[in-house]
Amino acid sequence: MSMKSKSTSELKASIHRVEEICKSNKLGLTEIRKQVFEIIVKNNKPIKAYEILDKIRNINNKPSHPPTVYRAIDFLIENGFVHKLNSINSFVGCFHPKAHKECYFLICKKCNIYQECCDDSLKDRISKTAIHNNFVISNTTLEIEGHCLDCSQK
Amino acid sequence: MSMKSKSTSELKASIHRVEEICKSNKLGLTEIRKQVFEIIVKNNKPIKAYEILDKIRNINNKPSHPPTVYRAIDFLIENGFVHKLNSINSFVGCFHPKAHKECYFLICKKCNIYQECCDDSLKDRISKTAIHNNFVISNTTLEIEGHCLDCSQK
DNA sequence: ATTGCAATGTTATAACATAACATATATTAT
DNA sequence: ATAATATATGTTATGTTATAACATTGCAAT
Repeated sequence: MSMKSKSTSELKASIHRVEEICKSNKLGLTEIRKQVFEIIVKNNKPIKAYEILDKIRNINNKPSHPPTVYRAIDFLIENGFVHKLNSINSFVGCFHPKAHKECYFLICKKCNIYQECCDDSLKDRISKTAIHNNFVISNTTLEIEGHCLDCSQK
Repeated sequence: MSMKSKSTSELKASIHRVEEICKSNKLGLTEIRKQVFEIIVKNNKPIKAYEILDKIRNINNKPSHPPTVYRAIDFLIENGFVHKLNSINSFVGCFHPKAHKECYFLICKKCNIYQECCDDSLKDRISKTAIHNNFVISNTTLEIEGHCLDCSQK
């Protein structure tokens, strides 16, 4: 599988799914939160908080400040709609929220496109490793950096 | 296995090992680099760059600046003597440098002690996941946060 | 001795993130 | 409908993490 950016319809579906989840769970998907989510998912690549801030400023044509963005991000992460990539201080949308709270990633260093890789065998293996060490997992960061098929062929 | 801090002899051995590796590989283990390495390994817990900086200032009793510490850290990471935990912006010593360049971690949120967990089956599983996605790995961040045996029993 | 190079010193600032408090908006209970 | 409450946002300031850029030092090779 090569790493492709999401189609317009996938994006729409993703946004719609988040709206539905918020509606049915009575989560306040406010204008800003929605804007931030759309900016993140439409970006295809991991995006940084201050890049989001710039876009928010352009959209709304008024001053905005870091806390506004970070709060929206917090909300989106808490509810599993967005993930943070710690290795590059960037944020990505989640395309199957609620399916899992943990998410593993492949991140291409060249084209910057990312992809989730949360297969169960990997999850199991990590879980076994934790058990073997008498360790109770609360959250896992797995970020695999390298080159995707397209970029490693160039 | 519970997460214990390293004994004095383990620390000495670790420092000695690094010295030997540098000697045989003609790597310049300068005074500062050595100081930073010792601070990191002796700390038992992940340590932050500015905490290292404070300690360096105390040791040498003269002004030091962030680049001094970050450069030393870069050297130590490049040569596999130290790892960065991206999820908590902290640094830890590696107790088997050169055995592998990648390192996976269990990090206890309560006592902050960390432990490497680089078993081969986990390595294999990650490798397979990458292959399955036609992805060439250059480096992997795996940080499992949670509670160690001791802390989860308290 | 001079050149070249690796490491360190120094100043400044970039990049990332949150504390604290004020204000506004939505929700709920009366 | 209104007051009380909770939730969200605005705003200022600052804390935290990390690097750019350039000067200086020390040492090795010619």
